[in-house]
Amino acid sequence: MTSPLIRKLAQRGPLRDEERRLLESLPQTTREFATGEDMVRIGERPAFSTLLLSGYCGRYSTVGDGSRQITAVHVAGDFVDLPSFLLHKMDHGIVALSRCVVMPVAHSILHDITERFPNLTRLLWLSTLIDTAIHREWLVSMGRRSAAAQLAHLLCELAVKLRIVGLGDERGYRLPFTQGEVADMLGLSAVHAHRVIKDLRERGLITWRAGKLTINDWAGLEALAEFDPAYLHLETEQR
Amino acid sequence: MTSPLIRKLAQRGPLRDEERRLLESLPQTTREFATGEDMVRIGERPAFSTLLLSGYCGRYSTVGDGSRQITAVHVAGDFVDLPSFLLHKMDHGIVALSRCVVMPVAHSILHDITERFPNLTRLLWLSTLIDTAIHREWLVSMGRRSAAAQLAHLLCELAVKLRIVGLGDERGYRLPFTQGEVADMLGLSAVHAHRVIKDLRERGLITWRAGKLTINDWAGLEALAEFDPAYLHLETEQR
DNA sequence: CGAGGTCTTGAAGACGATCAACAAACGTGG
DNA sequence: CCACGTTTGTTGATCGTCTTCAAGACCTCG
Repeated sequence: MTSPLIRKLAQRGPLRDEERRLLESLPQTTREFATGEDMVRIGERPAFSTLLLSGYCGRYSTVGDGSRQITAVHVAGDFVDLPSFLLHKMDHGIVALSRCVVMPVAHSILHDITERFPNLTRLLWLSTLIDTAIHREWLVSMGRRSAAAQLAHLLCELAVKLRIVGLGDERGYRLPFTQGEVADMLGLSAVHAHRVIKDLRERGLITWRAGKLTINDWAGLEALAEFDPAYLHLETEQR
Repeated sequence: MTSPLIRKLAQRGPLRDEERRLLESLPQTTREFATGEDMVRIGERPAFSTLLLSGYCGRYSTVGDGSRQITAVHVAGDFVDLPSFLLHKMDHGIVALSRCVVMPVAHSILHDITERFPNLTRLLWLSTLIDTAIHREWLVSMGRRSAAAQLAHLLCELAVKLRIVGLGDERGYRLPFTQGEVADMLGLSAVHAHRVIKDLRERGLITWRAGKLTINDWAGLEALAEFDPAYLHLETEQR
């Protein structure tokens, strides 16, 4: 099968055959993580970045009073801790939000790519810039949108991200999170997260049971969120 | 003078002479922006990225009800819209928060750097990754810290960023923002931002008048913010 | 000196946190 | 397959934080 990574990169800009071959020749060793397990811990200096092959994981930080903020959610195809290649020391943790299968890619390989494949380097750089754009959008959501709009925005974002890798669309997708985890993504208490989810349900926008999200009214959800996917930079362009 | 950019990059990793010369040979044309002026507008496709030589500017997005969220503050030496080199189309705006002097760097030059100078490319990539880490920290502040701690954290962060370029330190620095702008950074109303600032004043942590911030109790400010500068990745390392 | 922006303060109300209790779902071992 | 314990979901009540509205003081800059 074509790896989700190649699929994602090629979506953003032309990949040369040589680069495609290189990506395909990466050591195919994989590792699994159980739900709730830490994939990378704060303070670590991993020697490899991990490509998420399946499952969901999240970046998070904890503050003094013990509460947790999830700052990003990653889906299959995401190069989860590509930043650690240059940042070296983890300033946050990464937790598996479902069972995850990952493929470690040695930093030495990434270094080699930057030395020899400028085009591929730009595409990898680009993918980290899109993650940054997502962070900005989360900041806007937290600072200036209502909690309901914030949740709606997150659900729209995941729909688009999952569509790229063929794991969902505007009608729904697998969403195996607890309400407490959603609360940590939105910066709310678990109780209030529940009330916000209930609100979206009662508005007839979504159904969410047994880890499966159904979007009953995509247009309504998008309108509530004021969702504009421009920040995900989906167009294929020369880079 | 050594440009603030060279100073900043060299702080993060060794710069080769060749790379240093290239940076010094950049066209030295500058442009000025008045306080409040838009430096880049949403939807634009700039042909160059702008290096901020002096002043403060901020990234921002506006939502439907007209309110604004500032998602980042940049200081002298920051390569403000380096991301536009790869993202092409601006998904947010950049506003001058004081008088700003900038130096435009053509995207073609950046492209050329990625083709010929892998080491410099990694350092530039790194600088965008640090911006991402700052975004994550802002998310933690918004989601899980009290408003007072959030403001304290921002002030600590600016102190460290300004120290790197020699424009301030733990004792204070120039802070020419209005309370409304601070509110837009913190995701608060202007009225509440005022009350939070007043709170820090009354705790004896800061003095802030006439665009000049004095930090009266750095340890106290740091403690309130639970500030740990690890996320700014200040160590010089091989990349 | 005047005008517009910014700062400051009070009062009322919305939003979200916390505490508490119970129900439902899930997982595990018997 | 059932029993039981644990985690997750659900709801109500109360409290604190932050927003909004409003008004007046203070600046600053033409």
